[in-house]
Amino acid sequence: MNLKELSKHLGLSQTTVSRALNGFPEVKEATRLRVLAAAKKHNYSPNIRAKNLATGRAMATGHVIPLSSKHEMVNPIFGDFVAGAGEVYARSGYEMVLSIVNDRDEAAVYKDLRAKGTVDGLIVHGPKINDTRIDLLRQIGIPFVVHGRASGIASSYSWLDVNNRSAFSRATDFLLDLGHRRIALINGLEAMDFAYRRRDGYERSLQARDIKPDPELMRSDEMTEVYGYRSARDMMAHSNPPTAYLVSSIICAFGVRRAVEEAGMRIGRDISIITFDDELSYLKNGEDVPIFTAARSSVRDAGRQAGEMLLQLIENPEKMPINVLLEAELMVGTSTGPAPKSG
Amino acid sequence: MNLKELSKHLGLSQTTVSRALNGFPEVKEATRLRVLAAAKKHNYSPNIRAKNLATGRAMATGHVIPLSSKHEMVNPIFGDFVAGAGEVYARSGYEMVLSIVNDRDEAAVYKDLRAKGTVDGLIVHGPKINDTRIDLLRQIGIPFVVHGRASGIASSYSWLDVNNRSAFSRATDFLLDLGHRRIALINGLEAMDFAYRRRDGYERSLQARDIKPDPELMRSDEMTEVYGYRSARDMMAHSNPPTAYLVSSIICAFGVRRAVEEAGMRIGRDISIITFDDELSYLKNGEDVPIFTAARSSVRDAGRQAGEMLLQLIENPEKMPINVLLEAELMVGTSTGPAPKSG
DNA sequence: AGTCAAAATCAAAGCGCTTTGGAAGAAGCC
DNA sequence: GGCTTCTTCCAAAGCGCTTTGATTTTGACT
Repeated sequence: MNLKELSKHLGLSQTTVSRALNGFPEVKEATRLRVLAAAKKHNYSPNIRAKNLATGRAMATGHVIPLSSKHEMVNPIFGDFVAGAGEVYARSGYEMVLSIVNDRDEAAVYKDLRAKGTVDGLIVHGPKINDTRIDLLRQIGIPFVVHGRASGIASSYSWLDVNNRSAFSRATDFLLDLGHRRIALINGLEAMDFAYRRRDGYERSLQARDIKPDPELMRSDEMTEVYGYRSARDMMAHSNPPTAYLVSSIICAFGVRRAVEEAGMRIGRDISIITFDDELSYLKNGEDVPIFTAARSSVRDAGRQAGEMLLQLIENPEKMPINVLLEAELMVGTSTGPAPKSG
Repeated sequence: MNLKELSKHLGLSQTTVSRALNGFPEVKEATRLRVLAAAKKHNYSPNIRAKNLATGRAMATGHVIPLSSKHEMVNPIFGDFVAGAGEVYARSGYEMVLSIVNDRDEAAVYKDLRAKGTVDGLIVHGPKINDTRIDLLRQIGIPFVVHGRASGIASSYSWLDVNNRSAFSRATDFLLDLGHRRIALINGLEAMDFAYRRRDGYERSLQARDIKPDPELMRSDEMTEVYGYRSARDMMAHSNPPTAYLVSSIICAFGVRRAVEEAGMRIGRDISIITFDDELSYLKNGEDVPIFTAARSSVRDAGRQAGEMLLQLIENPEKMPINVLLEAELMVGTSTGPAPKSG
């Protein structure tokens, strides 16, 4: 059933039927009800492509998921983020289109999404330091929201980010206050902006107490369980091993825990661990009691907020860039304790 | 730049330009090249909504992700599956649209996707036993592929599934051969078809050796780390505790490992663990050496294959239902060993 | 030069909707 | 009754593409 048939059926013009369905005021309430009833009865719902063509709006947002050609890694936070954003879109009648894309094709994909008119706006995932996508998108002229920020990009744009620097600075302070002096940082890839900021927060806190960051205690890589395991195992073999680990992801933290337990040490007593916790639905940090002491900030929630921001930007492109900085909360669990007395 | 402008620019009709761009044979090679060059130069790419309206095809597939209203859990395998399918779509010029949906709205969403013509086909995720979606989709009349199967549904439909029964049966046999007699099953929610089949495989193998499955050793729930931890912790407190654990997901298995280590037992010696491993990109089961002995089958790969099946079905809806049953491979890691001598 | 089929191009209709610019009818006012 | 002003509805244009059916060009063959 399409508009033409429906209106013929009702003995009304397409105009009137269209207006009745879309809630325009210039149609009598009685007719509107009649139209609505008929639409329901015949299970009519407007062809979205025709509608979009006529209105010039796609009623869709794009999420481009870059797949680093090297490691083929799908970002573990992606599912939850998208779920959050999806909720918002669904409420507002937007579709979400997903593109899985090789790093090197990314620019082409953005241009294409624009030129083809597939989406009205998009969300940029996983910003790197000096990320070129931001200037590209501005130049393409499509509304976008960055999940994270890109250090080194001067121009202003809309973003939503966790305050990674402060989160890691506070976590470091927390460990320092417990007496730890050898604190390891098991970080994500430092080309990623979030990882860069985390390290910065960590180093600042150390330096504030005149501790020189030790390169031996800092690692940076894709955040897998095995990476966490190996890093901790190697560091524990060090002549002057760390007493605490600051870890960028709960997945990694599981690996660190494995190494620590394998070495026969007790977490929270011999070794302390703090992790960043994105509150992934499938990887909760315990249920009532947190497993790890953690800097916590929900990615799902970030998705929701970013989705809302994007829709606002689409409705009103003149709007000033929106910037949201979320503070992570430090949840104390059982994985941290006073630094063991040395020697 | 649109078709009209481009063709005016070239001094050709829209027809010719359209045909040149779409590779129809009735246009001279020389003109085609001229058109292609101009299109490139002016950065022309056809408006996708107009194109879709004209052709009546959406050139898009739908993935509906149900969010159980109760636990708000995003399936951990979803990201990798979608990445696999997305690769295939991208190659064929399809978009992928994602809907995040409450369980109870799901039927409405399917109907809507159809009525609005948003997608040409879709993939059904997370089939349950007696899943009603299958008959609904058949009735709606839209091509679809199920990732998994739905026991209890008699009608035939296209699916791609891992042979969960055989995987768990073989894993159980493996443990039995090592002398284990008390084997625990830490399963997913048994309303889910995959979990049902896994249990079935497990029970069959036990029964084949005249071991009666012990309800005390079987758990079924959302597969989180904490669930794995608690289940193992509780079972270890049992008067006659299991010597081996068969676990439905690597996330759970991490939890089981935590409980075992916390209890001061050694994995692979005191306690054996076998897990199902979906080869999630962010949760690899070790790198060269597997951490866990595991039944392995790549979800990413399943996504690719399911995507391909769906596209075939869309191209050729008359096609008989396609069914693909993948066999998991049993990878021996260090988490299994002979059953400890009792007493 | 004349004929005819094949090759190359075109004009226009159509996809299903929105929206502009009226027109018809009702209502209010003198 | 005649005029204006709302209210309610409509015809038709347009969104940017594909595709049908017709027309022109080309080239081969008498």
